[in-house]
Amino acid sequence: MFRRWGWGYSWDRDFEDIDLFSDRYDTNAETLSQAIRAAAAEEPDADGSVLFGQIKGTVVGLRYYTGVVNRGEMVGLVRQPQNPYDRNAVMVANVYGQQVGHIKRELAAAMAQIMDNNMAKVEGVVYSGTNNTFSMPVTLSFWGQEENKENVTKALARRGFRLEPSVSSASGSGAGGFNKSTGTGRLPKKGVTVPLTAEELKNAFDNLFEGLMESKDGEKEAADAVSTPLLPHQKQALSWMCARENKSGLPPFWEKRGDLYYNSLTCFSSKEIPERVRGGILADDMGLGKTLTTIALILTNFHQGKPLPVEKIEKNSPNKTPVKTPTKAPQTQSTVSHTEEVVIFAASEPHLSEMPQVEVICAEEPSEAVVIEEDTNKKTGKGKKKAPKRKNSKDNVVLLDDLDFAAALSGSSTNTGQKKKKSDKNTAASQSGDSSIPEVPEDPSATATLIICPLSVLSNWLDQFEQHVSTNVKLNVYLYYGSERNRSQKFLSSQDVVITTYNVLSTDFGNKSPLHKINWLRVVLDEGHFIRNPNAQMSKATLELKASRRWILSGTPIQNSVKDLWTLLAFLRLKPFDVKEWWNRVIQRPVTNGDRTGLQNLQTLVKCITLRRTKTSEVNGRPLVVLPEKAVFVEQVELSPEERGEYELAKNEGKNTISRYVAEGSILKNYADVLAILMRLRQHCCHPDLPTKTSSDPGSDATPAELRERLIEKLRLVLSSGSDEECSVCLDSVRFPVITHCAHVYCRPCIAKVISTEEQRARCPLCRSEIRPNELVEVPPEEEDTDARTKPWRTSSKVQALMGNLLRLRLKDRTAKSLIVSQFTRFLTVLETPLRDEGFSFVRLDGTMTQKRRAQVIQEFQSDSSDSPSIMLLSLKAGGVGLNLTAASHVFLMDPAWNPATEEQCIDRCHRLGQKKKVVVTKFIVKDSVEENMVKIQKKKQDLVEKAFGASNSSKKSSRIDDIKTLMEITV
DNA sequence: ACCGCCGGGTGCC
DNA sequence: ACCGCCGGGTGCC
Repeated sequence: MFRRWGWGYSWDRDFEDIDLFSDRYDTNAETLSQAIRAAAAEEPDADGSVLFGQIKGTVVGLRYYTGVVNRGEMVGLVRQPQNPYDRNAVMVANVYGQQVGHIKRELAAAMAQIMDNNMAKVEGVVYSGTNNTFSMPVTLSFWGQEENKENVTKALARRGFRLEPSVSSASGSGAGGFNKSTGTGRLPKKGVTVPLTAEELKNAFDNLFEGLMESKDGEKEAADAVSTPLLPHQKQALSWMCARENKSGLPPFWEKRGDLYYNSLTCFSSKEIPERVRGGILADDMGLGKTLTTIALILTNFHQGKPLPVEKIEKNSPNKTPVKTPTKAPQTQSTVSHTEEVVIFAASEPHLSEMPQVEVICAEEPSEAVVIEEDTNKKTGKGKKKAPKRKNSKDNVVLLDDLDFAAALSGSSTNTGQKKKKSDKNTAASQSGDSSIPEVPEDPSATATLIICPLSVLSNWLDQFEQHVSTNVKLNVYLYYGSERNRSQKFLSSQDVVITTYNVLSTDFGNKSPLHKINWLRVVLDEGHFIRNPNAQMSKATLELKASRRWILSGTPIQNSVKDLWTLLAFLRLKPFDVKEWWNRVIQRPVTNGDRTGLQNLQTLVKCITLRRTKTSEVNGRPLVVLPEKAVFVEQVELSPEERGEYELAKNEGKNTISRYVAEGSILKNYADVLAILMRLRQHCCHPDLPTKTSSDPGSDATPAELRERLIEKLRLVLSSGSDEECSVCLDSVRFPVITHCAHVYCRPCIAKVISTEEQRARCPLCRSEIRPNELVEVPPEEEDTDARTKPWRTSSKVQALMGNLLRLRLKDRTAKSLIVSQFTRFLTVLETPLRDEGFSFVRLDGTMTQKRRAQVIQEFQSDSSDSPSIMLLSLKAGGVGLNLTAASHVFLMDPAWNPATEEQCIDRCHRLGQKKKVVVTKFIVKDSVEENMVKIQKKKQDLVEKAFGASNSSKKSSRIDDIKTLMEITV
């Protein structure tokens, strides 16, 4: 052993002798960051893990690394299987990812075994200081699933280490022996605070985004380039956003202490100013004008903190020739067709001239435009030279000898790193006199803003740019969408604004994405909750974008749990929480365990980076926006005797089946069946012809082909039931749905992941029956059956109820427009007949329509011309948030949704900024039916405590079973 | 590291 | 002298 050790030593010396030290360093730095990144990518969710115990260990080799640790600071432990000296090596890094040292090899060997087999997650905290410069004590906590506890304990015992029950509180606050440390000791004292109840937690969490609006910086006028006057609350938002982009300051939980910046949560300190978040979350309610405010931000804080100047218009720039090239990107069609201000042009670069490009509002003035460009270039050039080289981690050496709260420090007088450290100390001395907070400069060459949004609001962005940007302004807006999109990095980075969708972004991602190569001035995520699942490709793609300013726009920042917040903070690069481990340790685990300080910290974090106003918020005692009144009526519908008969027949049949499942405890195994039964009942309530005739149970001797057919049918039923089916893996709406042979529906990527991780015996996450990859069934792309049209049309009680309302409304107010909303597109089809018969002009918007067609329809409906349709048939989930249907003042909700929020969202599409009339909502509910029971569940859902806090999967399951029982009036 | 360990120098008291 | 002891060199993994 010593021999080996000796060999290692001399090898090292040889290496230094031939002066490859720096090379080796860089190589190490590279593998280090890789290792950290790899570890971060695999960071498991903290859910359900318990503390096995703790061990006191030693961090050695401090003098070789630059990372420093304060007393009480958390450290990360990263396996280094590639370490040439010990394949069991465990590296210790501080919160900023700087290496601090290694775990002593004997203990590392034990940890390696545990970590490599995923038996436990090991976390380190340096509670007490050290009295030497070579090693320091560290407290290691082992966390994992209960079932692994014994194995971990044994594995450690085998190598002579004993897991102790928590020792942190004792040694954490009590360790005063270290004479160099005056560290705050502001450690969370476990067991002192009373945990929050689920109820308190939910309330606190609900309020997380509330009450954030008071006194934010006052108002700021938009640049002249913004042609639409801003409302007071929008000016306020603009002021706040500009300040977040321009004003220097420390991020939350950072404070200046002497020459150092200190993070009071992680106890990390650094000589370098922590990079603050330039940006944040604009979480205003929908309809308050987030899009307009963002456009105002782009124009007002254009480059170098200055607005985009308004120029005079002249025709025919010699530089840029307007070319009427029909674009192939469908979304732009409507935009182009109804405004003269949009010029499609070819940019000066010759190779680009064939590419379709859209320039929104680009009336131009040649000479001035050139001047601007030159100016920009000049600045860019200058900035490049001047821009200080970004310091890499090895320059982050901090000599803490003279700082009284250092618990550990790097450097002795005898190694090759000495020179570097000396020079760094000089730098420190020269900066120390500066009391103001310096700023990490932005990359001046980054000038373009990238906007990422869901496809459904793409056209809205284009419209809004067109609408709100002054015609005297030259602003290059490029729509990066469609197969013909221009992927030239040079071209894209020379735009002022590039708009694309999450889908395009994630498609490009990993495929030489030009968007990921560009240094953006600003990246804006619209509908930021699209990235709340950190495992989604889409989310990963956004996290990899390079930008100096980052914004998230969202009307619904969090839906279910703290978890959802992580991706948002990671996108914003809110250090150090962009690394999952620190998020889990400092925020997520404490909060889910009901720790008050954890929740307070989370609240503080969110508060610092978020602006949120609701429609009911007030500015200086005045309501933010004055929306017209909204009245909601529930109209009970009585079924005709004939309908009632058919309904009761179906109900009793279904009730029997489901009762059997309940008795057998196999509801979840037959979930698709259950949903199908419920859906058929709901359809019955709307119209007797809606329920499709289903094939009878094929029995146990069904051929595989029959079984497959039936599965497809079930899948189609489940998906078309509008039941907001969520994938039990990602707990999100199902995307790329597949159905297992046990009839459970998942996203294909989600279930594929389950299968690949469980290797040989993959089991269905819901019912644990075995699943094989080749048995997953997809819905073949096939349009809806045309059954309904072949039968002679007949009416239904609900249809009658609706028509009565519509006719009365027409008599009262011929100009009134209505939305007719159903979850069943086939019901919308049914409704077309009586509407046509009564001479109503209507349009239809549902999920099957192309984006182009949608935009047309919306525009047609919103138009105030005399031949504009008075009715829109709207499928509940079509479009999505952001859809603007303010032309309508009446909403008819034909059938209740599972999720009341979905209904609210739908209503908000017309009850939003721009609505001039009182909004009247009518909900049709069939008396004595599954619909009434659904309303009961809606009410229950609204105050369901656990729902808000990411209840465990099992309790979600049981509440689902309860829901079904309620729906079917089964009492067991 | 005010340690442990290595290996060379050395060797009664 | 195939030991003990001394003191210098040295030090993560």
